[in-house]
Amino acid sequence: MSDKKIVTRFAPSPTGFLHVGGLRTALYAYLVAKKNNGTFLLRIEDTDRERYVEGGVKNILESLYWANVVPNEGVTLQSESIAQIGSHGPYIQSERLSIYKKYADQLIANKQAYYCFCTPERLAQVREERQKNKLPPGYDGFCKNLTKEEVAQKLAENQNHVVRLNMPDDGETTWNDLIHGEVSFKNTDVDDQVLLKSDGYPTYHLAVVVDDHEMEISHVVRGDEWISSTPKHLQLYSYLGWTPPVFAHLPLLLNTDKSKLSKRQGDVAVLDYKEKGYLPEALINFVAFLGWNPGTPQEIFSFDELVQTFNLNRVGKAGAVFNLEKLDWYNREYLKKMSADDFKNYISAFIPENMKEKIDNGKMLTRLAPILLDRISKGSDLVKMYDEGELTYFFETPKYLPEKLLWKTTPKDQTILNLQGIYDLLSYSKDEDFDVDHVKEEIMEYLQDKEKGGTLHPMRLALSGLDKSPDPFVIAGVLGKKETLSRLKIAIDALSK
RNA sequence: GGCUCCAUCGUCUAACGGUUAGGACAGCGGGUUCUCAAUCCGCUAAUCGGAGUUCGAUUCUCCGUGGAGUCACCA
Repeated sequence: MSDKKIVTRFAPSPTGFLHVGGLRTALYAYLVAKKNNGTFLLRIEDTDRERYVEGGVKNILESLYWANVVPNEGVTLQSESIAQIGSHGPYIQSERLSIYKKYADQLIANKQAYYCFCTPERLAQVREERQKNKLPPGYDGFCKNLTKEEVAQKLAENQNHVVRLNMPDDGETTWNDLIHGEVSFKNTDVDDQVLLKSDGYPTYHLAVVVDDHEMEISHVVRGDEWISSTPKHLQLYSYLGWTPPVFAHLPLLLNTDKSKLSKRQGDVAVLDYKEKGYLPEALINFVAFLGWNPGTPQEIFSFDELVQTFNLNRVGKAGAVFNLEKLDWYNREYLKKMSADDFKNYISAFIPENMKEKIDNGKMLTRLAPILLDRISKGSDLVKMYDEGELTYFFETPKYLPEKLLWKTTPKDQTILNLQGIYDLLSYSKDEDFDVDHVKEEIMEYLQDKEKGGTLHPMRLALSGLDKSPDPFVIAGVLGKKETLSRLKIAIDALSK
């Protein structure tokens, strides 16, 4: 890359929630900046007042901060509230209207842009006709030929108008895309885009060029959907006498049916994944690998490793399906790596209040953690698990019928013997918490012996009331000696009746 | 429809023009003297088609085909 300072930006529009595709774009831009000791800035493109969503900016910031993709210039979060830092501000486009106006005027003066007074009805008609005649769609340039006087008169009459880009009638626009290599468009195929809307707000096309230049952006990292408007942007750079930044158009994230990732095929909002229990590291790692790979077998990358390793030249050209199964795998991997304390913290947020009351918040949670981890990493929803009784046995002695205690292959008497033996072995243990591994060894030995039924199912049933549960020794560890023995006793008594 | 982009297992992808086309996820089968899970081992599975260049094409070129994006006073 050049010796110029690397500055990248993420420039979302606050029209809803930040989605995972946006997160990946932001991540790549962030990584390019960080890897080169550069700046990553966040700019808000809120020039569409109709689609503006209250709280949209906050959602974008929360999502980015959660994922650790934190801007060091532009719009940021300072102790929970939105702030702008840096010397190129303001970084919210609706606060920059006069700047866009200035450049629009300059373009008009140089005949590089022109006023257009066409009504929406006429525009629609033109579109339809061109479609019908199999001509390339787009504006027909009607107002380009208005005389100075006509324009002056219409302006004086206060007619509704926009400002359009005056694309050259010949030649072509070419650039060397960091991802795609050389991309080229014939200028005649490029529309005379509206630059300034009739409400005085700029369109994306004017604003993005002006801002990227004024904010000294060196690399524009954005989605492939912008490829076809890049010639317009390049033309503007040329008209305004500016050196364009380097462009990198990222392949799109896709739905399972290969269409552009959208709502409706599942959750796409970044914060949905937070709520579902995905770790930011897992989401980031997963999303980083959608379109990029290090060229080595390594799949698990910490955030720092990504910064070290990432390079746009290893980003592919084809779109990538957003495949949840792999995400789940990443999440499991990161869950497994978590320290006990971190996990306790993490899990705390997912435990329902009524469940929390029954937890002593100390030992209990620590012991419970591995089980919850196990279940969550299998994709279980904790609240649902609790509601469906899958976890209730940790908090209350299960209510079960004696016959449920019988494992199908084991006769009643043998089951009693089985449980009694386990009971005895456990009572010898002096340790209230149980040394699970140690006790387990003894019990397994006991069960292997004699005709005690060789199976662990009675213990599982006695402790959880379910024939499918976590490892009974783990449950015993969680319950503690007293409760474990009590449940075994209840089971033995019930069977002995 | 115009323009543009793209094309390796179901999915994410690797492969100086020379590999039995590799890995990961998922799936399937098996081992680990407890179910599920985890773990270990194994298996299934791909170069869109056709020409051309070349001693040799996944790789380069062209033509098809397929998919996607974009054609707004939305970004």
